[in-house]
Amino acid sequence: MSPAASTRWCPTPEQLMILEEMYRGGIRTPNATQIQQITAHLSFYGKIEGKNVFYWFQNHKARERQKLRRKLSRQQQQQQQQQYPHHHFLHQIDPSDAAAAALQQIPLYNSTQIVPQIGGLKESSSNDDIERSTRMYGRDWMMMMMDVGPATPCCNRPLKTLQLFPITTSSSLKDECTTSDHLSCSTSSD
Amino acid sequence: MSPAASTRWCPTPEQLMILEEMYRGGIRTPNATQIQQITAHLSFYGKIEGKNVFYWFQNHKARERQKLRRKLSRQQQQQQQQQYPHHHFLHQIDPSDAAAAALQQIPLYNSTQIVPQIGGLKESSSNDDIERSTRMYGRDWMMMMMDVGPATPCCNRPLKTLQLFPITTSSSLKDECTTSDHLSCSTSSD
DNA sequence: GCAAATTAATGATTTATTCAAG
DNA sequence: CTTGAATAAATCATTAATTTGC
Repeated sequence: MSPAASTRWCPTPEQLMILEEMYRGGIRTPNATQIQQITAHLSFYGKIEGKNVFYWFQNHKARERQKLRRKLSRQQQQQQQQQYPHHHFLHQIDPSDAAAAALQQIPLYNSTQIVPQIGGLKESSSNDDIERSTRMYGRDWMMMMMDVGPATPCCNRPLKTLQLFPITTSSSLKDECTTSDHLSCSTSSD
Repeated sequence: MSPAASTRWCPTPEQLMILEEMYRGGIRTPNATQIQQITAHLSFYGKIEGKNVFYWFQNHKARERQKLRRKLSRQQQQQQQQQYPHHHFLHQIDPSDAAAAALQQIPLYNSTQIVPQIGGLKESSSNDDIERSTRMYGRDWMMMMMDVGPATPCCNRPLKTLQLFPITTSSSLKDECTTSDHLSCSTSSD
């Protein structure tokens, strides 16, 4: 056979759609558990590995930001060029602007249900300090060990009815706000 | 009690020693298989995970390079200052210089036996083109899937006599010196 | 001598850059 | 040219050294 095949993953439209929806839903850097679940889910639509999901989110995030930055940079350049010719309208909030703001840091993270199709969105009210630095703060996380071995001979495992990840660990809340225990070290002076 | 334990891995002296020996032996970016083996081996000396090994090599490599770069940069500054006062000795090959050259890209990679204790070192002669980009060029590689679960309840598994990884895959040679083939691409135009 | 406070090392994560397949 | 894959650089955060006041 010589399945030299494609060295790189080629996402199917469904996979891509779902991934984008997830991204739009606020997921930026899924943790290992999430990646596993997402991979399991997407593997239903075609061959896929955890690292593909991982890379996809990384690249997508980076390139969206890059794209926006370029756009904004261009806008600023234009502003420089015009230098307030006669300030027609101060700033009429372009969609790009909104998009930029939105992409700055997405406060959503409603990991309750990663897949959008289900739809629930509890409005995610009362997000106090949210984020902070988007860090994962020690916990489980990324790491190696993909195929190395026989490497998933067949991927399209129907997985039965697809239980759509119940998020094993705790219920859901408290995703990266891991500051639950010995958080007393807030005396960082500075 | 309450083994909230340390969030981060704390390498034991033995682990560190072995890792450093491996690094000195030429290993810079071990692939998944190697990481697995190294982890298995080191887990004999204390709790450790694959990601720790991965991170260690990344950090160590980066910081060694950084250290050297700073040193060289300083040397160059001195050269600028002196500007060949009267070229005493053109260049007497300081150890730093040698180290720098060596660290540029290590041609060794005698993965025949990662662990030094065994000692073999075939002099690794004939390192022709070496490096070029140090990339892994599609292949197996890093990825997630760590514990997520109970996370290695006990780590110090004696592993019997410790067979010291036989490097399952191919025999040994040809690690990442993948440039052994189409090395003729010197026509990079630019 | 010791514990709190600073600083230095270094483990862990994220971001930017680069390479190459399609 | 787009984008998946991979690495390097930058950054954060925590632990170990160390200094300092008592």
